[in-house]
Amino acid sequence: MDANFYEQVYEVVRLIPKGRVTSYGAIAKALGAAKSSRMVGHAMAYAGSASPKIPAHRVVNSSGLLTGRFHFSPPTLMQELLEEEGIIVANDKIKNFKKVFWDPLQEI
DNA sequence: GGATTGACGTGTC
DNA sequence: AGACACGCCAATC
Repeated sequence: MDANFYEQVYEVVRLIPKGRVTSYGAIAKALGAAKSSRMVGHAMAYAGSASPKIPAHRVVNSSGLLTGRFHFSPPTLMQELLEEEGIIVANDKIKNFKKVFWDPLQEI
């Protein structure tokens, strides 16, 4: 597949530093498809079939909510991994979201 | 090939 | 602040 869009999404997600998270909208905007934020979500859905594995647990929605946690093998894995990296997650949502938020536009 | 859905975002009530 | 509506595009039915 030459879905360059997806590859760009994967690349950005892989660039997310440890202990940091980003939002679909931020990635979409970084790729110039801010209005197509859903495509980012689809790309992440493909992440499970993509290689190497994508740290999709570091990608949340604009509210810092772990919307796609049920797509993980154990739905709790997402929160576990985030907490492992020092990110506080409560009620499926990132606590210090603003502090751990990583903007791809700043790196790319 | 039309209709439905979706790991979303933003605006409005 | 919580709920509802619209937009956007791709994949699946």
